[in-house]
Formats: sequence, structure tokens, C-alpha cells
Amino acid sequence: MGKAERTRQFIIEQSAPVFNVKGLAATAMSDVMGITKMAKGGLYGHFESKEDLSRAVVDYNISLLISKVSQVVAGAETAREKLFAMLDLFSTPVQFPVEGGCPLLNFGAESDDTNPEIKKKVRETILGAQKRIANIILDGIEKGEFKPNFDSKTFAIKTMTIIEGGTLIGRVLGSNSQMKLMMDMLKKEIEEELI
Amino acid sequence: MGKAERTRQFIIEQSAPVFNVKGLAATAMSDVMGITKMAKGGLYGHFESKEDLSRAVVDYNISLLISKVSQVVAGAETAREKLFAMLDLFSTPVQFPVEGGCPLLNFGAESDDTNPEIKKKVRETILGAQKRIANIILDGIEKGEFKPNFDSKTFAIKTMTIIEGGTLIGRVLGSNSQMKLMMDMLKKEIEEELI
DNA sequence: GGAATTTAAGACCGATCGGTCTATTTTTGT
DNA sequence: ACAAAAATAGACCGATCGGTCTTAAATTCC
Repeated sequence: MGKAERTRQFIIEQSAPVFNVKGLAATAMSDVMGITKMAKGGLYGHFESKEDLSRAVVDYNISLLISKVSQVVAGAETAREKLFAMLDLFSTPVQFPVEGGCPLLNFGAESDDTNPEIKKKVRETILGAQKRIANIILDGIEKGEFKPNFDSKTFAIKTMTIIEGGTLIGRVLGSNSQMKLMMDMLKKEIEEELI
Repeated sequence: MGKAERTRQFIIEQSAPVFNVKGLAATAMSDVMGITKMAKGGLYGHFESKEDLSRAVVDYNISLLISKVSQVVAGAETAREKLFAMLDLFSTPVQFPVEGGCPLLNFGAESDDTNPEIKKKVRETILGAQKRIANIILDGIEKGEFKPNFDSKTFAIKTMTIIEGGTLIGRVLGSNSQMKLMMDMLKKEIEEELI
């Protein structure tokens, strides 16, 4: 990895939390200059516009979240354990795994009526996540862990819906208790499908 | 109502959808000048700052949503019907009852890390909504419509969580189908509590 | 180690931001 | 109808926005 690539990555990583906290529109290049300690000319050598940097930052925040999920899921054995591990990761929205909260929520809410490109990234990530959850369940069914009639699609949709809604509410209320309740409920539903 | 009051209200009503669609930070006073056809001096005669207008617009969007919910709930007889009417109102997030989507979602996601005052408004609205849902259930229990062990608090939390999460996902996906599925699920859960 | 090339700095640009102020128009009350 | 008061227009302000360009510094390669 050459110097240019390394610096580009450095800029993305440093500015990712700022964009996730303040929002895409509200984050100025002067903010990026501040956290990276780089001058404007330096930044624009790696990104042709603020929008260009925004896109890269959205991608980075999303991939960071995905990698954290993948990590805990990979560390679990059974399908039940994989689902539980994932739910545990989201059970404390005030201390969300990615700084600034869920990028799907933050960038999705900001961009759904104004930025089709970002909206598309969020859309595809949500659909991908639902597929992954459903696949864990289908795997569990195949391996005789879950009842064959466990509705994988519906449960995947419900899980994602509750994660996003619960993250918003938890962060606005400044409390993890409601999300804990929701995660426990989902866990019970999973256990009812165990054979 | 004097002219000043009327004009102030006019400005709020006209700019409410713009703020809800573009966001608080991304909406400029020039946008407000555009939709109201008023000059800057006229606007600043009614609001001492953009923040002042923002606060009023957030309040208006939230109260608009509350009044729409109150309307359909008041138009229903039984507790079951009241809950169903409310769920129906949110079952098409692409055509959300308030232009630009749910203000709790939009302003909550934008402000949770940056604007404590707006965050507080959203927080209190969410808690108030949960209380109202729980009260409908408690009423239904008292009137012998629901089983006495129907967990009103948990169901209220679940409902709000799914409404917010489902609204985000529905609007990002550009489809009402997942939300319809979630609302049908909640309706089934309600019917299982009927006596 | 020195020349060629890449990378960064920062002055600079026009546009737009939120906000002020004065002149003028419109409304109000008698 | 007319005088007093309220409301509006729009020129103007400094600050900040995203972005460019030239110059200087750092890196790369032989």
C-alpha cells in the first residue's frame, strides 16, 4: 500500500465518526481538516469533492458495522448462538458498536428523501443483512437445530426492524433498557423454535 | 388571532415539510424565503433565529403527527379497534401521514448526538406515545376486552420500536410490504389477547 | 545522493450562510 | 380618513462554505 492509499484511508477512518455523529450535510471540510490535521490542499489531493469523501465514509462506517457483526457471529457455533451473539451486539444502543450510532439509521434517515446514491447503499445493506439472518436460520433448520417451519424471512425482517427502531429509541432516551427488553423477547422467540 | 400570529403560523406550516425532508441543518433560511415568498426581514420579524424557527417547526411536525393519530384513534370504538386504527395509519411508510416521514425518526436521528433540546422533545414524545398505547390496552383490560395479563408496557414499547424501525426501512426500501407484514403480526398478537 | 515525481500546504476564490438595519408599505385604532 | 404602530422588503454585513491553484516539502526511484 503506497503513501497515497494509506493517507486516503487515514482520512476516511478519522472522519468516519464525525460524519456519523454530525451527519453528512452538517460536517464541513474544515471539520475534516481539524481531526486529520491536514490542510485543504492535502485533502483534495485524495478526494475530488466533499461528496466523494462522504461516499467513502458511508461505505467505511457500514463496512465497519458489518465486520463487527461478522466477528461475533463467526465466534459462535450453533445457529442459536450466532443469532444470540448478534442480538447481544445491539443490546446496548447507547454504546453502539460504531461511534455515533447505526450508520444505516443515521445516513438512511438523512438521505432517504434527498440522496439516492446513499439511500441505495443503505437499502442494499439492509437487504443483505436480512438475507444473512435468514440464512443463519435456514442453516439451523437444515442441521436439525430449529423446527422446519421457523419462518426465516419474517424473523429476519422483524429483527432488523427492531434493531433499527430500538437503536433510535434507545439513543434518544439515553437508556438501554427498552432495547434489552426487545432483545430478550427475540431470544425467547428463537428458543421456542428450538427442537 | 392578529396578523403577526397568523403570519408566524403560516411560516411554520409552509416550512415544516421542508425541514422534515431536508433536515434541520441542511435547510437554509433561503429555502424558507422560497416557499413562503417572504423576504428575510419579514421572516426575522417573527423568529429571532433559524434555531428558533427550527424549534417551532419540530414542535409543529410532531403535533401534526400526534393529531393524526388522535384522530383515527378517536374514530374507533373498542380498544382493539383503536390499536388497529393506529397500526393502519403507519402501515404505509412510503406514504407516511406527515410529509417527509416520521419527525421522531428524522429529528431524533439528526439530533441525538448534537442537539439536546430537540432530542428532549423527541424523547418526551416517544414516552408519551408509549403511555398512550399502554393506556388503551389497560382500558381494554378494564372493560373485559383483553385478558388481564396482557403486558401493556411491553407491547407499547414493541409497537413504537417497530413503527420507527419499519418506517425507516420502508422508506429506504421504497416499499410498504415489510411494514405491512409487521403490522399484521402486531394485529395477530392483539387478537390473541382478546377474551 | 540527487533528480524526478508525488504529496501537502495555504492563500485565494466566488457563493452562500445566518443575521441586521433602515426605509417603506401595510395594518390598526380612532 | 388619518395618524400611530406594526410588519415587510431588500440592501448589506462578516463568517464560513466547498473548491482551486501555485508553491514548497517530502517521497520515490535510479
